[in-house]
Amino acid sequence: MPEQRPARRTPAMDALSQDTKSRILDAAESLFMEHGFEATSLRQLTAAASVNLAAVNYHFGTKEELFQAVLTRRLDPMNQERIDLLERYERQAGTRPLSCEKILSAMLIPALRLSRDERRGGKDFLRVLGRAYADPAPFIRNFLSAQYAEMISRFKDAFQKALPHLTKQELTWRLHFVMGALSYTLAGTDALKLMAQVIPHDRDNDEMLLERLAPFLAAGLKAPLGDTKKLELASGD
Amino acid sequence: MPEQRPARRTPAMDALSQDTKSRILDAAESLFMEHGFEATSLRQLTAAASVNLAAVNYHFGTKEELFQAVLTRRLDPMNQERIDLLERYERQAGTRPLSCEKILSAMLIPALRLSRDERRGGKDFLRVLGRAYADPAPFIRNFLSAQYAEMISRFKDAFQKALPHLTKQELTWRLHFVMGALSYTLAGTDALKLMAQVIPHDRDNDEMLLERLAPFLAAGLKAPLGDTKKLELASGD
DNA sequence: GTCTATACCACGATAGAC
DNA sequence: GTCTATCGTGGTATAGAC
Repeated sequence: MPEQRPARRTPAMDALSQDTKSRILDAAESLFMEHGFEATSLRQLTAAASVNLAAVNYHFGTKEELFQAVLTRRLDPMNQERIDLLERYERQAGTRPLSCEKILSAMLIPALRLSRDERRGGKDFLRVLGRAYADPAPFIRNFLSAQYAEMISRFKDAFQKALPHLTKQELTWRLHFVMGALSYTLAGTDALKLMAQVIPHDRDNDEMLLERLAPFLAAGLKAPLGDTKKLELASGD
Repeated sequence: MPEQRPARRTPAMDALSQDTKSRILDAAESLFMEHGFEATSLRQLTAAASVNLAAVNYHFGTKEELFQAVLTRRLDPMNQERIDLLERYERQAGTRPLSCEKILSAMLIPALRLSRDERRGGKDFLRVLGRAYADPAPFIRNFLSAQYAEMISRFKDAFQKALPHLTKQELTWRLHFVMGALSYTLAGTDALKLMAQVIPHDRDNDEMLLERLAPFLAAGLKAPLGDTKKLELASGD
C-alpha cells in the first residue's frame, strides 16, 4: 500500500516545490540514468534534490531500495501499456487469433515509446534496466522478475494461441530469446559500434528498428521444430 | 604488449607460489564473478590473494583496469576459438557456403563451453560480461567493442556469404539481434524464472539450449525482407 | 511524522619509507 | 617491488529538533 502524502498537489506545480519523496525520486532517476547507479553518490543526489542526506534513508531505507522505486515508477506503466495494447488488438481481432507480428508489436511499441521519451531518461533508462538484469545481487533480479511476471504470462497466452503447435516449454524458450534480443537491442546504445557500421540516431530510427526487429523475431518464433542435428560441444579434433 | 614477468614459472606450480600479479588476477576473477565488480573491495581481494593492498594499484593501476585484465584473459581465447572453429568449418565445406546454422554453432559452442567451465567462473563470468556491456562508463564499452571487433567482422563476412540477398545494413541489424539474444540468454541465469517455469540446470542443458537457440536465430536471419506493414508508434486511439 | 546535523566505518587511491 | 600510513569520499545509522 502506498503511504499517503501530507497534502495533495496540483499538476501545474513547480518541481522544486514538490514534496521530499518526489524530489528525491526525480533527482535519482535523472542521475542514475546519466551516470549509473554506483557512480551516483547520495550526497550529490540529495544536493540535486535540495533535501537532506538522511532523507533518502528515511523515505526509502537504502540506496538500492531507492533504485527499485525509480524502476517501478517507469516499468509498471510500461508493462501495463503493453497489456492494454495487447487486449485492444485482441478485441479488434474478435475470435480470430492474433498474428505473431501483431503480438510482438504490442510488446515493442510501449518499450520504444519509453525509449524515445527524452524527458524521462529515454534510452538511458533502458540501459540502466539492462544492467539491473545482470545485477549480482539476487534480490534485484527477483524484483524485476516480479515486475515482469504478469505481463509475460499474459503475452505467453497470446503467443500460445498464435502458435498452437509449440509446446509450453518450447514457447518458454523462444519467448526468452525474444526478450533477450529486445532488451539487448534497446539497452545497447553503443552496441551498434560492434558491427563497425555507424547508424546515426535520427528520429525515425525507432520505426526502422521496429520494422527490422519484428520480422526477425516473428520468423524465429515461427521456426520449425527440432530439425537441427545434434551439435557436438566436446572439443572434437 | 604484455609486460614480462620477473621469472618464468613451471605449469605444475602451486597457486600460492605464483607471482603477485597472477595471484591478484585469480582472486579477482573468482570474486568479481561471485559478487560482482562493485561489491568486491580491494581489501578483501588482496587478502584473498595474500598480497598487500597497494599491489593492485602498482600492477594494474586502478580497480577498473584490473577488471579489464580479468575480462581479456577470458574473452580473448573465447573469440579466438570462435574464429578457429569457423575457419575449420569453412575448410570442411570447401567452396560451398556454410549454412546459417553452422556459422551460428561456431559462435555458440565456444561461448557455451566457457559457460560450462565451472573452474573459471562458469555462468557467472557471462553475467559479469553482460553487465559490463551496459556499463555507464564509456571506456568499458569501448574496450569490449575492441575485444569483439575482429570476431564480429569475421562472422559478418561468413553470414554475408550465406545470406547474399541481405544488404550489409540489414545484416548488421540482424547480427545485432543475434548477439542480443545470445548475450541475454547466456548471461541471465535467473532470467528463466521470468517465464514462471523452472527448468533445472542439469549437465545436458547446454546442448538443449543450443538446439533451441540456433534454429530460432537461423530462422530470424533467413526471414524475408520488409513485408511488414508500417506499425504506428503514435498513441493511436 | 518529517527533517537535520553529525558521527561512523569501509572504500579506492596515493605518497613515501624500505 | 613491496609495505605502512593516510587522505578524501562513500553508504548508513542515530539522536534530537521541529
